[in-house]
Amino acid sequence: MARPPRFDTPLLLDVAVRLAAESGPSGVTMSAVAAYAGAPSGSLYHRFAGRSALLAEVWLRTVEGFQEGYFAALKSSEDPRAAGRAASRYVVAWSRAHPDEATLLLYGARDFGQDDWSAEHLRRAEEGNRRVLTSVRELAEAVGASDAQDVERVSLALIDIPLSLIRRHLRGGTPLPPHAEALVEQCTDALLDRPADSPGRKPRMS
Amino acid sequence: MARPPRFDTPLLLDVAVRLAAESGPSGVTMSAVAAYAGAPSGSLYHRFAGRSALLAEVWLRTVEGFQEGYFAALKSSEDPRAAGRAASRYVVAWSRAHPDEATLLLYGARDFGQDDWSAEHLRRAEEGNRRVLTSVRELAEAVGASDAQDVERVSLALIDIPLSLIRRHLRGGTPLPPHAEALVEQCTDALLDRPADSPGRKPRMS
DNA sequence: ATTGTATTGGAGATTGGTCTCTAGAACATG
DNA sequence: CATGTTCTAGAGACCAATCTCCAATACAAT
Repeated sequence: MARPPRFDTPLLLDVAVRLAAESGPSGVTMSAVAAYAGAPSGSLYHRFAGRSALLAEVWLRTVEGFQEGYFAALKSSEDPRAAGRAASRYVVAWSRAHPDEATLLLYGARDFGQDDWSAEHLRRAEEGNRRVLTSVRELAEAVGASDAQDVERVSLALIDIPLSLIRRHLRGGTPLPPHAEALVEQCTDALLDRPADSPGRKPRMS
Repeated sequence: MARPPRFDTPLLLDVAVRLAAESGPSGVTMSAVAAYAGAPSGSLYHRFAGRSALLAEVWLRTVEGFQEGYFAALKSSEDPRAAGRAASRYVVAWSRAHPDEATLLLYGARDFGQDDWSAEHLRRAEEGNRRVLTSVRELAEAVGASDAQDVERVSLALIDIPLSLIRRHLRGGTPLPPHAEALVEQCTDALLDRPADSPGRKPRMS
């Protein structure tokens, strides 16, 4: 018993993603989204309490969409090394499939106005962070991490390195090369090696 | 034969750096800088042609300041592996010494309005990129890189990995831990290893 | 002292973005 | 067909930021 929507939430968020990828978070203004979607501003404020709400939702939808598959990859194998490689590969594959959203992910929540988010939005963000943290910790232990430095190294291997590669290409405008998956896998693998107890490096095994 | 400046360029750029670190590039507004410095807007527009000019200068000054020591570190040793480790360590040390500027560096030139920069500012940016690229390529060859994938791996090892670690801490609000240098050195070292026969690679000799 | 110049100081025009508000359109259901 | 509800549609108030402009000021050099 209601008028059918002409501009629903997912559509508006899609527009927001596109704008964010093109001009950064600051380019995601209510008027820009409205103009791009061909919607009146009233429709925007009907869906979102305000600009911060829209920014929060576009960020959270993207992050949560990414994480869904990421967790699956992290748990895709009994062997923690294989699981780590799968996770790295997933980051690249997902970014290839969703370049705009990947561009968005390279920013931080703070850039999307986190300071003005509602309690509920903050909770969702917090929840995601928590889940990632525990998953990474689990894998780090399985791979033999013993101290904070090891856990940090594993975090780099599983998250930051793949994202670095993505950033390098998305920022440079070059498309992700075909060998990207192989490269991150190789990097992740190198960093998951249990470091010998001395500052020197351990001999390679293959 | 002129009135002595009360708000000179470096001072205003310092303020801009601080604002950028606190609230991102979009927080660097002419009025915010003026207010923070206690300067009238006229003084700002006397120094900078406009907001894009200010953004360009604060970005370029920071990047060039960083690169100065970075190049020195890259050439600090005959042994390319040692030079690479030194470069990584430098990134961390510099970031520790200049947290605000490091925060700024984690954004991209585009976030600082690169699209509206003057030709001269674009040239300076280009020049910096070129120098970094050639230095990294040199080191990559010295370490045995044979194809584009190898060069990319070396770029990750020398630039992206250290910056990733910085990003992780600066975004999280945690201070850089004392073991940060050791960690990045270890990571860089692992990635500089010539991959003998990793899965799916054909060693094409140089 | 006078002159020339770089700078301060700030008023105000203009733009662009956020958000509010109200009128009415489109549909499901009774 | 009447009613209730969701949504569109857009006018316009409000505010913050950019930028222009000009008078006033502080100093150096002559």
